[in-house]
Amino acid sequence: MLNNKNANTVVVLDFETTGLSPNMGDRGIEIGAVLIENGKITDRFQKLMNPNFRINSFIEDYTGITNAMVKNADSCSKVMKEFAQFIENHNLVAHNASFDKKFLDSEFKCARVKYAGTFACTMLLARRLYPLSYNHKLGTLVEYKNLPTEGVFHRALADAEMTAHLWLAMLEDIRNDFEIDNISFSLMKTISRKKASDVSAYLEKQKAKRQPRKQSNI
DNA sequence: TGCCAGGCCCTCTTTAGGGCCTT
Repeated sequence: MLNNKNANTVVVLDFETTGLSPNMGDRGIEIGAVLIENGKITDRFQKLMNPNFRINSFIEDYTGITNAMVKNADSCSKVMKEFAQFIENHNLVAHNASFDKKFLDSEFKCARVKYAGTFACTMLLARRLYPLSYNHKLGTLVEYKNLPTEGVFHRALADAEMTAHLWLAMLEDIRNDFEIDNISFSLMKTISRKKASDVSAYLEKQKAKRQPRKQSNI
């Protein structure tokens, strides 16, 4: 089962899109992703996609992706087929994952591609692990955790890379604060569904479970 | 010009409403 995989090996992805909802006809215009293997970024994927209609000026300004840039880009279907090979059957991570999942599901459906992974969400995790952050936008969390950035925001690969660093920071914080090694993807998903006030107690229990029992001399 | 979605989560709640977060 994919949930039992180690959280140190995942694909972190980010979509730039023409809007907020594939149900309203919005499409992906860029996909960016990084592969994390054993806690290190080992590969990257970035492609622009032609949505076959004009990108509005708000999205052009917001993302910096213009109609001219996607004019000669590959179709969403072609890019999605390549992307499916990139993610293989790794588990997936995104910031506000419900947004990226609905676009991935929609674009994969158009491309007739299937995937076996499941999503974890750094936004839900950050709300629980970093309740003192001013807010839980990706840019704010990058600053809050002093994570590396090249100063580019709202481009798919840059955002995926920052999300990857945030994911790794969360794993490190759990390892350091609760002395839990070999963190599973399943554990991260469980944390993201807990009440914020219950997370510390839950992780303390996990820590106790994983500590080897002392041998009795009696 | 201004609005469009949807899952999560909190509270002035649960027979609801509104803010957060993503583009």
